[in-house]
Amino acid sequence: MPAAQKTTTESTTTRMLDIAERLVQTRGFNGFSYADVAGELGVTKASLHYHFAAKADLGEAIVERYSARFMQALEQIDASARDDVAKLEAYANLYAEVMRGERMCLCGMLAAEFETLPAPIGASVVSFFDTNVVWLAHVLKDGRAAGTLTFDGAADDAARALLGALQGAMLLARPYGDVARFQATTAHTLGALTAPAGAR
Amino acid sequence: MPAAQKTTTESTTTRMLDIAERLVQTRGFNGFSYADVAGELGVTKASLHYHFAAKADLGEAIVERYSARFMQALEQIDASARDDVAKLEAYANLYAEVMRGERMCLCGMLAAEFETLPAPIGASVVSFFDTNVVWLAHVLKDGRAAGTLTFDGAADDAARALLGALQGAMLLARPYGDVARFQATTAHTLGALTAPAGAR
DNA sequence: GTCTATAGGCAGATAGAC
DNA sequence: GTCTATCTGCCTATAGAC
Repeated sequence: MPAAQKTTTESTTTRMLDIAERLVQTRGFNGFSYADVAGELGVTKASLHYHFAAKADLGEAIVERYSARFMQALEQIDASARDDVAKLEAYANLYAEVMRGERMCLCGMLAAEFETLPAPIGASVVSFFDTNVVWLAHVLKDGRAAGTLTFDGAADDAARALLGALQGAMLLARPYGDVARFQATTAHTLGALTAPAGAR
Repeated sequence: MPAAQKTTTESTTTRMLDIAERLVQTRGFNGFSYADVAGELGVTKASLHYHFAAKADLGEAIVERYSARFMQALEQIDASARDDVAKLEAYANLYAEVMRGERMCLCGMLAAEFETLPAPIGASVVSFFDTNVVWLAHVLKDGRAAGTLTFDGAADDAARALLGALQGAMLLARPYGDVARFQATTAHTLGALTAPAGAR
């Protein structure tokens, strides 16, 4: 009787995704196995295969969920941030939260492994980046128009540079196990985009 | 009689390193096998094990050689670049060359896999980044003093941000198979550091 | 230095009982 | 949905002949 399920209890599928997602973000898609996930959850590999027939299916589900959550977070920022500078800070904070969990951005990690990924996963990763660039470019464009942000050239290029800077900051902070390193780098990068106080 | 060897012919060890290095830069340390290298070279796996007893040894040798070459390139830049702006451009061009080979920076790739790496390899990766930050910070500091470069805050922070921006640009350009994307992002990033013509 | 042969383990995946 | 059992294949690594 599904209607009687406690909605506060995570489904097995969800718990599998949670564990596998963390493993991808820390060890990479090629760095974990069904045995890792099953062992941590306390079930057998066969049980995992019941929920996700192949590892590629599990990977797809992870990226889809991660992307959906991220897009929701972007909408949340659009709805609540008071100006474009605050939007960028909130955006950077999304990644800071990821780092606090001692993880890399899921799609940043998968980007490194791109050549070895099942095609559907690779396509989803590219789509994630595309969406982020569009969102960032919009914020940057508006901010420049409003006089709160400063940068040269096309907003698209600035958006790609900013996304790259944040992904790169995560990539480099992890070997040092150092969230502060990410924070300092991010503050520097955002500071370079923020118009001098006198100009606002 | 080793003295009679043709020095123009690459040694087997060197060819093994060349192939394995490319595989790590494209597929990651966890994304290639001894069979891949041996097959491409036309020898057996056992032969590979004669030269590099364990995969960790092969990995170490790859990083050591890569780092040594990179440090030589930095010395070359110091010796030949006419000013600090030219040094940064030459530095970025090192990575552009990597991208033209459809590769990721070796250490950037290994940074993603950090948690799964044998400890000595991880230590070498960290050392690579440390050295790069020191070099970049020096260039940035000198450039700011000379009035050819502009940035706020500590040169160390700016150096970490720049290294992260370049590594991130590589990470994001590869899924698009797009060197131009890397070039555009890099130009944007360096442009933000370059003092306006009027100030020089 | 390179080979054949093989060990021992783990990977992803499936069949079928419960 | 989860289990046991198993398959097949690839992985890293080694032994020993040439």
